[in-house]
Amino acid sequence: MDRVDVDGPCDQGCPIKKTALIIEGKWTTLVIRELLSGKKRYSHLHRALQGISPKVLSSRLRMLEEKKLISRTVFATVPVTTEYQLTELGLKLQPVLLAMAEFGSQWQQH
Amino acid sequence: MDRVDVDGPCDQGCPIKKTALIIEGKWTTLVIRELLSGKKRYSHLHRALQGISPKVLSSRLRMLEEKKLISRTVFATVPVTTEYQLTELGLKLQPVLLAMAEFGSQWQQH
DNA sequence: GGACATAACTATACTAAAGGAAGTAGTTAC
DNA sequence: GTAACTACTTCCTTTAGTATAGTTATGTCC
Repeated sequence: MDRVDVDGPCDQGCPIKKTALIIEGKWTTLVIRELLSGKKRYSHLHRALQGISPKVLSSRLRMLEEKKLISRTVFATVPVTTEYQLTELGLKLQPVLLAMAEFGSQWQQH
Repeated sequence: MDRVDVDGPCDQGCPIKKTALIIEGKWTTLVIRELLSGKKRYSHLHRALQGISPKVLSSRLRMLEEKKLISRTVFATVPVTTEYQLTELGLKLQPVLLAMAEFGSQWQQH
């Protein structure tokens, strides 16, 4: 049997929920934040996001790539390097991150 | 022993990270979305957010209350009812949710 | 006066996701 | 041949989230 309407009243396709499904995981917004300032390599991201495990980093990158928010380019350098970059679609997350930054800077820990 | 500086280069007090720490858990943004349209009771939230477990709902509400983003008022009705409402501080999350809604409505599932 | 209902939870058992340590593959420098 | 570098993967433990049953304090129904 199909699950027909699992969501609440205003939830069929609620746009906030759609976005939440992307960014709700740990580290996701910080990966995107790093990429807002331009293309970055795996090792740069790993160093910049101190504390992230390679497992979580690569799974986040794969998830964002699947959702067409970032692109992955491999270069045949020695050793090979990989560059990640926000797509046009991914760049549309910038206002979300900016709003988060605005809130965060107003918010003194209580 | 104290953990002294776990964060990366630009991370000591990165405002995006601060906001991410609040909203990164599952359901958190949807709880806030419900409260944006005014004060709500526990049972309303539970019905509106179909699929949320009472354990997660109450832990989210307690977390948001601790962080002074929502307030909790108990009424001596029969049976007692509880109302949750965004504080002035919590209302400042509105632009974040609006940006998320804007992105979500542009984003057709791939 | 015992059964049932309601609101707002808490408790318990289980599963999925995240974290930490270590290892892998290909290549080049020493 | 050994070490180093990049970009990962694998294995195992810990934490987060799900599903559902139970609790407390009333009050109504019969």
